[in-house]
Amino acid sequence: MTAPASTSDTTLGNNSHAARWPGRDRRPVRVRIAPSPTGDPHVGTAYIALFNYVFAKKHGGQFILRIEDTDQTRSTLASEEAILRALRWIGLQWDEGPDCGGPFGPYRQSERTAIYQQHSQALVDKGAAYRCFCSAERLEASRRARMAEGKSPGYDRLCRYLTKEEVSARLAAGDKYVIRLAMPLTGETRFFDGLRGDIVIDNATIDDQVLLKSDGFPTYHLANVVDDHLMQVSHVIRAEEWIISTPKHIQLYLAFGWEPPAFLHMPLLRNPDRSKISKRKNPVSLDYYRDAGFFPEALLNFLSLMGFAFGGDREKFTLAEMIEVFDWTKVSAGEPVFDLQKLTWLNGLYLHEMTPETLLTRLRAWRLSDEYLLKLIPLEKERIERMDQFIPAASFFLTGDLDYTGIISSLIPKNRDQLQTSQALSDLTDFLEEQVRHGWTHEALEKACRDFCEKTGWKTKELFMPIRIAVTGRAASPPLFETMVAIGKDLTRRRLRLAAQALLTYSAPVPAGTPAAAPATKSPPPAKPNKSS
RNA sequence: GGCCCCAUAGUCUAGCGGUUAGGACGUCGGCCUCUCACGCCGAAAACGCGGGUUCAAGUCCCGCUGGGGUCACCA
Repeated sequence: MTAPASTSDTTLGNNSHAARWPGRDRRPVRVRIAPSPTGDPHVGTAYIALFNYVFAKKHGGQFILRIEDTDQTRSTLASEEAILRALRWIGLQWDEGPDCGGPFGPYRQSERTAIYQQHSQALVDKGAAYRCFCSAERLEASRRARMAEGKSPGYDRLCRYLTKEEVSARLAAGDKYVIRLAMPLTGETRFFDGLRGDIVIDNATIDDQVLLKSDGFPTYHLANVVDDHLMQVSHVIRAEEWIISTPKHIQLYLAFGWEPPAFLHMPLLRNPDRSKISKRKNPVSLDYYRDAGFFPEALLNFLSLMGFAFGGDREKFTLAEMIEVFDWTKVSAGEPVFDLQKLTWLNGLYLHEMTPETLLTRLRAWRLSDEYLLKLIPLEKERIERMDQFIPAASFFLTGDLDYTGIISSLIPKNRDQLQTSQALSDLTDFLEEQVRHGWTHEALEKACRDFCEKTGWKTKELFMPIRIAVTGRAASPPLFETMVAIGKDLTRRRLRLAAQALLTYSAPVPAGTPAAAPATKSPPPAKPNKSS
């Protein structure tokens, strides 16, 4: 096949100020949120969905939900369901999606594979893409060699220059292949970002991206471009991490002969240390925020504050009010740190203005539902003798974060130090993230915790107590794994991480002569929600 | 490391050439009050550095520094 060696620059958009975005685009507004169902519903998904939603509603357009489940090894239906549930919880209802359909379905990419295969084939026929037969091993070796030469580690384009005969031979031999985009080798690709203006990237720095994997599934890049076009998406509003691959997408649109949409990249939400928000450093699951007692409207309001300024020093507002005043000049490209404390304050504002009846309704929809209490009663029933003991006994089931101040020393087993314990708790949380991603059941948890001990050399006897205290705040509790199930995945992990963190920053008060403080394990103070942190 | 993005207090932000640099979270102090909380009042706290342009720069330009992202048959 011949490689098209385009030397012309590719320019999209113009130099108009970001204020005019979408500017010249006269198409009806159609935007989408396109989560990948490979984990818990992510706060970043809600953040991007929010701005898409607001923009769509502002312009009377449609907001589409598309499931990007093209990674067969990681995508699950359970994750997809959790994401839909979480987006509904937070109050961003889509107009078209896998559950409600729409004129451009299906909205689940795994059901569109024929479309992608057909489109990638068309590109091959045109000479804009080519088959690559390189093995993973060869790719790896080539990458290493290029690194050693000081070049960028991309694909060396070996198969781009295969002759027709060679390709036919490999095909006839039944060799596995992927389809790659033949990027222009020279020139530059320029596009207009709605928040930053023109962005220019040298074509020579862009890899020949894989479009179709050897399993016949598309990569994000292909599926995303094909679907955005077929679903008539007018504006692509997504996270900043996609800026670098936008030129690949533009070249794809051009290869197909399509007009690209307008692009705008939102800043990434940050951990307190300013890295991209991640579960190790900040709770990221929307389910955590729900279980920890945050109101969806408060979380949404808070998320909008991450970059958006309402005007007039106003910080508390509804979605409808935001839509009313919204435009992109009020959105900044800065990199916002997600601050749980301020979210908590804002949530308090919402709570304080509720009538008692409303709050009661909310509480009943939360942890005071029959459904939830019925999970706790079997666990506590045999441990109490009078009804009045139930609520104190079950308090840690009804709270969000725990405060370990005062009980930290009880977390550390004999013959272990605080650092080791902290590390174990933190590693265990990572381990659970991997091993119990799906099916948060007591059997799975017990197995994972035992496996973890086996792997790390901790005895179950010494590790299970710190786990128990981290999860419940007490040394005495109902069976550990059933308790973890009732409390839920997100709150459990959060408490484990908080305890690990508390251990890390704990400086043991060893005042000589002072009698050792009574371990908090004897008469546990009722767990208090930890306002800070 | 290459490429790209970002840059006002610890944090979220207002500011779009002339301001005592405004608001909010958090922190500290006070008032209110039977306690706590809420509420109210007040305080400390910022334009990363260096060059330009201009009568005048937080605001425009360049460089540096710092932070981040990205370099997958993951999205």
